[in-house]
Amino acid sequence: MRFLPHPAAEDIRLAAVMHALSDPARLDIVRRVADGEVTCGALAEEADLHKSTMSHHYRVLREAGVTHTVQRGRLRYVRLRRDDLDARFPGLMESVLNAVAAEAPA
Amino acid sequence: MRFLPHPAAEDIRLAAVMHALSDPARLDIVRRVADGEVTCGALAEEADLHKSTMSHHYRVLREAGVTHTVQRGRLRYVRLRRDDLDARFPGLMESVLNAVAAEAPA
DNA sequence: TGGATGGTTTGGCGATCGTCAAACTGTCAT
DNA sequence: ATGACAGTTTGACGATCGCCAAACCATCCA
Repeated sequence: MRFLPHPAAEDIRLAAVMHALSDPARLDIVRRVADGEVTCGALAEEADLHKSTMSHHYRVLREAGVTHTVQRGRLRYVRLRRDDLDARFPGLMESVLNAVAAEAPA
Repeated sequence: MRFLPHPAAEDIRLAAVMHALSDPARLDIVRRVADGEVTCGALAEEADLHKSTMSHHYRVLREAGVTHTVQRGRLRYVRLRRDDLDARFPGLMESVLNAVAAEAPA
């Protein structure tokens, strides 16, 4: 159970979060991770991007404070930092998740 | 009363909106414009950026569908497209405005 | 017909972005 | 130890970004 560096909840910046959510690939990751942990591998499967590119996106999301990542065994599990984000920017993630879900079919 | 090109409400894309909101200068514009129209000149006064840089930011916000701009006389008035954004991404702008207001003092 | 005013456009700058490929790190099973 | 597996890091690429300065466009007033 290895831990990776994450920003403290109070250090999460709105502009950084917005930037993290400004790329379609990252919005898709957020959507897939909204209902619980997902492994990097599972995320990469349905995205037709190179795994190193996906790794880059995981990092952007993590460093912005949008996601939390834990390593168990040789897998990394990604989840939304829903509680921290809700505390800092109430209502933001809920509306983003609704928006991304509504736009997904298109 | 001249009009400028704006995206149709249904063409507003989440990723583009997020990108428009990912810059501190643009977040500040959005904050100042949240309660009604403001002229470009008034916006530029409190931002210490070159007016051409501000003009660039107005354009990014407008082309993303975040703001609406109208020219009356030789002034341009910028306002939030609150109704269109609320219809397309319910709750998003409200939480963004709350977040940007909460972060502003920092 | 000027000239002043309010903004935009163009062009250029260094910095960052998204992408891929190749090499690398860490974990587990054999 | 060896090898497979999951994912990251590094380096490179073209594209975009934020910024400024200078030139430009449109509107109004005298």
